[in-house]
Amino acid sequence: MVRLATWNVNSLGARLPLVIEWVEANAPDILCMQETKLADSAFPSDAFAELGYASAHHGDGRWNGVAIVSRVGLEEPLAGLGSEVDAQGCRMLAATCAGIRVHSVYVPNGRSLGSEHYRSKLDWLARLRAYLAEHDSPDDAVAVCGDFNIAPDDRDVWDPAALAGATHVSEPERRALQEILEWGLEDTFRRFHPDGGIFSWWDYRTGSFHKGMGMRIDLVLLSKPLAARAVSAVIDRDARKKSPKGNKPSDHTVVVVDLD
DNA sequence: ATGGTTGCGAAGCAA
Repeated sequence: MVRLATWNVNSLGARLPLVIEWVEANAPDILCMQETKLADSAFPSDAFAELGYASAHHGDGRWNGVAIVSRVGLEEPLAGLGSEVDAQGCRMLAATCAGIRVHSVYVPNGRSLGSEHYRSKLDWLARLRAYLAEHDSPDDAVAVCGDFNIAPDDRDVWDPAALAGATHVSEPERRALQEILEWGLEDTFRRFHPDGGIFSWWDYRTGSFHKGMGMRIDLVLLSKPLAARAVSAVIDRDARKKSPKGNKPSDHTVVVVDLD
């Protein structure tokens, strides 16, 4: 059994106590994190080592930053997408854990349709698709985990009508995600939960969490051989609440997939 | 909800 999880922690500096609390309670074998907002030199590798996890991190400080921690091995870490599309910085990190090629990705937000940032988001997604074709085989055990900043379809948002014309739901970015899936990956949570209304992110503002105004934008994409090993996929909604120890939550919560 | 909250860092930007 391998437990694989992904979490946009919205600053690991601010979130480390909650992350440690969650790791101790849920015992993931592999945890991908996004938005660490740390430089590599500031990554708390000692704190994870004390819990039995090796770690790899790709960050340059204030923005973005991605990490993988693993207690089932962590080999051949490779940071970045290997192209000028990395200009937005520190959004992809790969490593091999328990024979799985794991990718921790933080897709650019896009901000608004028509903006330069939106075009960069589409470019970045195309580059990720090319990276997979260059570095990986869909016949191997491949996991692409992270904050995609895309709700795959209308089941994944609280109110499709209210979001019409907005980023995260627009047709070009959904198509870009579909092209990544068509390389040979499955949105494994969706197979276990065909129903809508299950989200991984809620805006901090306006009480969105309690009003159910969220989106499912954090995904675990698995290659077919790996997807065949999945026995469950859950979103840990409780981790979006203040913790039993009083630690404050990220605006995202954790997605967990268990593999045989 | 053209509002609202959080994080970083010390004002304003990003999400």
